[in-house]
Amino acid sequence: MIDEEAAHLFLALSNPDRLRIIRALVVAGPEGLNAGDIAKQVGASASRASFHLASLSDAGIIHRQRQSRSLRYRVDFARLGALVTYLMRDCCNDSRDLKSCCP
Amino acid sequence: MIDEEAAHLFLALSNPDRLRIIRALVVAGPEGLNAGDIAKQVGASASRASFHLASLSDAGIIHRQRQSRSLRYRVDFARLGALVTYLMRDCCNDSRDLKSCCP
DNA sequence: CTTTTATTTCAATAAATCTTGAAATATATG
DNA sequence: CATATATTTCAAGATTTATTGAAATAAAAG
Repeated sequence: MIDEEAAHLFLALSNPDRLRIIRALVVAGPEGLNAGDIAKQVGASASRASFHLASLSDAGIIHRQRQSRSLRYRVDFARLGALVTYLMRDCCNDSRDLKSCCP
Repeated sequence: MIDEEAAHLFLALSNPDRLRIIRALVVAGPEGLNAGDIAKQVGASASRASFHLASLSDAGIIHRQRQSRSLRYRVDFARLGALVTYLMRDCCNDSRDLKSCCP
């Protein structure tokens, strides 16, 4: 992953509501959650939640799938994992010092 | 770490030049680098580099120490490690799926 | 004390993001 | 088809961040 792409992902993670959305989607697991329930869980308006979901979706951190009238969102674990790997390996040079700091 | 703090750290990581600064500081190791050399390495103006360094410093990702006329910067591995831990454990609920994606 | 070197701070403008509610789109149901 | 539900898109103003160069600060040297 190149620095520009990683920066884009980190930008998507730079908002507390979006972090809470990710948490909710991780807890929800493979079933995912629809947009309305996500908005309720983070206490955002439908339009605000939609904005956050678009931001995470643009970064490839989540994906969506229409299910009848709802849109179901799921987290992309591989994408998040690739970011952690980038941070440890590419950005931080596989530093032993860093590895020892996150058990 | 609370979501707001993590979001602040992710914001500091959301710029390619700042990611390159971190990489340079990790490679430099405990000796660190002074502001001028960092600016040269990332190809930024002194003032722009200073802005980036302030952003990383505010987030606690790097620290500085005056050394004669120069300011020497060092990366805070524990702080970066805490962010990785937050992402894995608190944000992503220690998900096995995520762990298996970042070896 | 003046000059030089290293770095930050400031001011001003440009660019991006946040926030809100109203309108638009997509799907289902009677 | 008309209506209801779920969600997104759009517009407009407020707030924040980016970028640049000039001025200010700090420390060393002559």
